[in-house]
Amino acid sequence: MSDKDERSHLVGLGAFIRSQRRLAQLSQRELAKLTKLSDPYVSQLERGLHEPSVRVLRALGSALNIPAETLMGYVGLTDERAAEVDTASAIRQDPKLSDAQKAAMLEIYKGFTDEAGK
Amino acid sequence: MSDKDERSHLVGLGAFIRSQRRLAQLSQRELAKLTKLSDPYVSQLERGLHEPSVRVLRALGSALNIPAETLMGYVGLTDERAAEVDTASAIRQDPKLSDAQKAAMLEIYKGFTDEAGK
DNA sequence: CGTATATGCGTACTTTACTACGCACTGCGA
DNA sequence: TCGCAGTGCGTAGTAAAGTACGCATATACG
Repeated sequence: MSDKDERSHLVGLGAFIRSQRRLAQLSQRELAKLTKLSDPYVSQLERGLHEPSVRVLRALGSALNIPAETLMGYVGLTDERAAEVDTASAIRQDPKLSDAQKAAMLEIYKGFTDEAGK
Repeated sequence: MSDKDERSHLVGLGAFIRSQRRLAQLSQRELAKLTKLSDPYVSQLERGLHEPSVRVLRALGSALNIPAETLMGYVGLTDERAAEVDTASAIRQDPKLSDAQKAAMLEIYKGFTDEAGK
């Protein structure tokens, strides 16, 4: 609740950005170029040293294909955690996959989440 | 398309804030006190002279009881093309998967779609 | 009339977001 | 071994967000 600890969610956002960037196989410089930001600033963001502006959030979201609601959640604009994009339904609706492929991926996904779940 | 015209949506946001403030029967100074901002800054915002930070948007939203989605719309965080839910993004953002698991599923997905791509 | 209070805004100043430049480290090929 | 290209980051500076202080007008009340 303290004003100073409000910065704690910045490190959460930073960690999230870093993981998304790595999953997209991008270096900080590449992401910086995509978003038209400087690379040290990307570094600073990932370590939670700054609260990015809306303009920066937009650029990051579109470069990394992160839906707006997810960003809003991390940045605390949405009151509570909202809409998570469900992986399973995304797979089921994917037109680029055959039914057999969908089944295979769903099987793997189930294995991952069941084991970790509890 | 120009970078300069991006400021045009700021006046839209400003006009919206002003109308909401008046509907709530508040002066700029009163709203400033509620949001812990300075009153000239509220004035500047209403005239679209600045792009407010996320922190300011949160304060305004809660003081004027404006839902997050509405703010997001005015601020342009919601992208027009956001509806597209692709599988890869869903996997990357799935909180139930570890980064290693995400990488594994993305690898498989890539294999499926690449081969089909002809 | 005088003055008291409330409103919105101009503007110089401070604080913070963001950039330019460069350093240290890690592979990798000659 | 030697570059040398690519990575992440420290840091001094610039640009933009946000504040303190005060001016101008308006309404109201004695």
